[in-house]
Amino acid sequence: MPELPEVETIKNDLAKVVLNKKISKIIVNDKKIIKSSINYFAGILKNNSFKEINRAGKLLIFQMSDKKNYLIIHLKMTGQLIYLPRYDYQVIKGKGMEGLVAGGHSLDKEAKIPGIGDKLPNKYTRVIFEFKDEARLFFNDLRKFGYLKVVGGNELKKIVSEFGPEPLSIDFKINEFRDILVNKKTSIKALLLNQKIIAGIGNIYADEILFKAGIKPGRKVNSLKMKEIESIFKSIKTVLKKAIKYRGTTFSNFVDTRGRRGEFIKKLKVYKREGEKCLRCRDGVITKIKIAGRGTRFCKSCQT
DNA sequence: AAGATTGTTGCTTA
DNA sequence: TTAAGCAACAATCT
Repeated sequence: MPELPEVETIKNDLAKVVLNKKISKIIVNDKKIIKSSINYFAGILKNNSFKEINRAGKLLIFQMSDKKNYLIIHLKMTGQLIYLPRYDYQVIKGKGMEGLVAGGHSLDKEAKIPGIGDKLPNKYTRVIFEFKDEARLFFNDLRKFGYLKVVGGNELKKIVSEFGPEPLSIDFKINEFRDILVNKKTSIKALLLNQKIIAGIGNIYADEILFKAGIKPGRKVNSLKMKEIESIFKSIKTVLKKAIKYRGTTFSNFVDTRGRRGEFIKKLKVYKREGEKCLRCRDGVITKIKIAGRGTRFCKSCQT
């Protein structure tokens, strides 16, 4: 479930290790994952390198050094990008056991999360990038909703233009948020999940943001008072920033580029806490209902 | 063992 | 016309 904070964490980590390194080989284990023709995809990327990495909402954008092309990667629900430098793996060969094993310190052997503590590639590895220095980048995806695609500048522009404002941009101010909400008849939860309206918020952070703001997720947007809009706006900024600080949330599948969990799971106030006591009012119990087709958690007594 | 899970698309309904 | 709602997608877990 990578949302903005998880994708931001991956982006920042990868930018420290893969930029300007020549890509020597591309291995595609599952063609369905690549939304370009395989020959085109591999042809553009091979012997190329990543010049810089950006993020639009939950989408990763790798600008190529050829200055013409971009690799875009969407992790959807169970995608992972795991990076192993040469010094951190041993190559195992023979008896169908070919693969790489992390050197020990970085991958969590106790974890029951695919991608953590596993041999790589594992059964969910769909694409592998090999760099000239023998480091490897693995794209794993259990459910195969994620994708990779090579696009040019014009197509990228079009894709990025579909996204609503970046919530953590300093240019995203209360007035713009207020204007976005005008005349909307949907629930505030559905609105926060809509990438065309605001980019990067998913199910976990939508619930956490509305808890912090003290607003019921089912509230119709056009019923919100200015004070409530301000409260939601502030909560968007603080919750997302804090989640980035804690390197995201690992509930089921998310790991960072070194196979580590995100620690924001310890800070969750409502997500997956249904039936438990509210951490704020200590009166209410966290309730779970369905809004916008999604499991939605909130405190009945202190969210109004 | 059916239903839930989750991000996004594209179709249907209002 | 526009917006809102929802099934579908894949694989696994409960």
